[in-house]
Amino acid sequence: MSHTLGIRQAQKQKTRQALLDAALGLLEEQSLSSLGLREVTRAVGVAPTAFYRHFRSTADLGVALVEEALGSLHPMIRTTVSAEGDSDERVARAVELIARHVDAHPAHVRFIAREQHGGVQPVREAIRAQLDRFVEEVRTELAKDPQAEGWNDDDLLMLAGLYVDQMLVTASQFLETLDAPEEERRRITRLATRRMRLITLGRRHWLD
Amino acid sequence: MSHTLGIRQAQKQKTRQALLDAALGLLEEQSLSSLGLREVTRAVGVAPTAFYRHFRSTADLGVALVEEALGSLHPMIRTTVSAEGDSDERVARAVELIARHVDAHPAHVRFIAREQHGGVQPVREAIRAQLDRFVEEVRTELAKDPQAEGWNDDDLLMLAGLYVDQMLVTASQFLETLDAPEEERRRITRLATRRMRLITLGRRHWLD
DNA sequence: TGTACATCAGTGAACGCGCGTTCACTGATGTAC
DNA sequence: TGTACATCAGTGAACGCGCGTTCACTGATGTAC
Repeated sequence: MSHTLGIRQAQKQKTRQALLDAALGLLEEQSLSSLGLREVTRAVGVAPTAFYRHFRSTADLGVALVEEALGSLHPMIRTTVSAEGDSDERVARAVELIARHVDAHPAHVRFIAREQHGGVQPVREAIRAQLDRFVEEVRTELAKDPQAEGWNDDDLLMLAGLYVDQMLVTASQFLETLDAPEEERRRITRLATRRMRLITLGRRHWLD
Repeated sequence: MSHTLGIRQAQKQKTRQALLDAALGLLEEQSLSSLGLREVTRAVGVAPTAFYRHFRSTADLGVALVEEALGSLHPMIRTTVSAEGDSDERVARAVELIARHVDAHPAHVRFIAREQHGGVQPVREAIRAQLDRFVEEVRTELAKDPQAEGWNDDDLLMLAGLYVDQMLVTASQFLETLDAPEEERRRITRLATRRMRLITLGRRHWLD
């Protein structure tokens, strides 16, 4: 039998999640550094003071949003990089995966793109830490590939960083096509695919 | 004989520039969407209402900052891409140029990195427009290179975009080393150089 | 099962404060003659 | 050159408003016996 939270704890979690959801919605049209605690509680329908039962500040809430947006993404990144097939197929599949992720979680992606260089230090640091983990994981996957023979750790890290940054750029380009015609979406898909292929080409000839 | 502004116009320009400078300073630690008009005028030492003689809003001031930060960069970008020497030398010189630019104008670079995906639409659009111009100019320069033989316009645009995005990523990485030991700075230089070289390798084999 | 007490998520009033914007103004600069 | 008037960058008071934070509170939930 699974452990059930008490009624009190379950309700607390629900309110906390409502605050996170409301904040994410409000952040579509502003930055975290201008998000007000009262705005968030008003959107949820609780008293302003209830906010403090869950977060010390909006910056604190922001850090929680980083975890929500990126924490669950690690398995996906790993499988993306280590997928089977020839390199063209792998690239196409990776781009497709990014497109779907942006479709499914546009507000989370926007939040990360916006706050990666945003005005709130603890949030920038939380994002940086998560991205560093991604780079490390991608390096580990790349090292398993036969193509990695002869590569030193430093160069693998460089390539992993290039891939991760490229994924982020691609995600933010897809974000901008959410309200655009399907044609624009396809243009971005082609563009991102060719960028990735060019990088993969460079990778193949790195040791020449 | 050069045209001299009237005393009145000269003084107005001076105040306007003071507002821009003060805003840029305040934006080191927050986003434009939370920048207050009164903060800016307080920093300059003028009455809040004086702000309206120069800008309609802080968003309007932000657009002016985009022009200030990127408007004068076009010649530099062109010469960077079209420089002489073998490809390794060109890459090294480009990375060096970026490092120096970040040293000379850290606040401008931070502003662009921050507001590129920031919460203020007109500013995002102004940055996008400037970056699109950069991409177009880089494509034009790339097209002149003998290496571009056999490349179609679309692929050149793809490559130009990749270079421009990579320059931005590099600039923002250098930003983070401003208070770091010289060793960290050198690490970033090496990393950025190898990234650029890998892209250049991919470029060389694109038509294989 | 029932009772008595402890916990604590959410409330609501109150606070001082800085915000953006309006308005009529001042006085130095510019212009016409 | 001097005079009379127009322009307009910057002023300062005033406004209504929403902000973050404090505090003592309430009442449903949890716990010990």
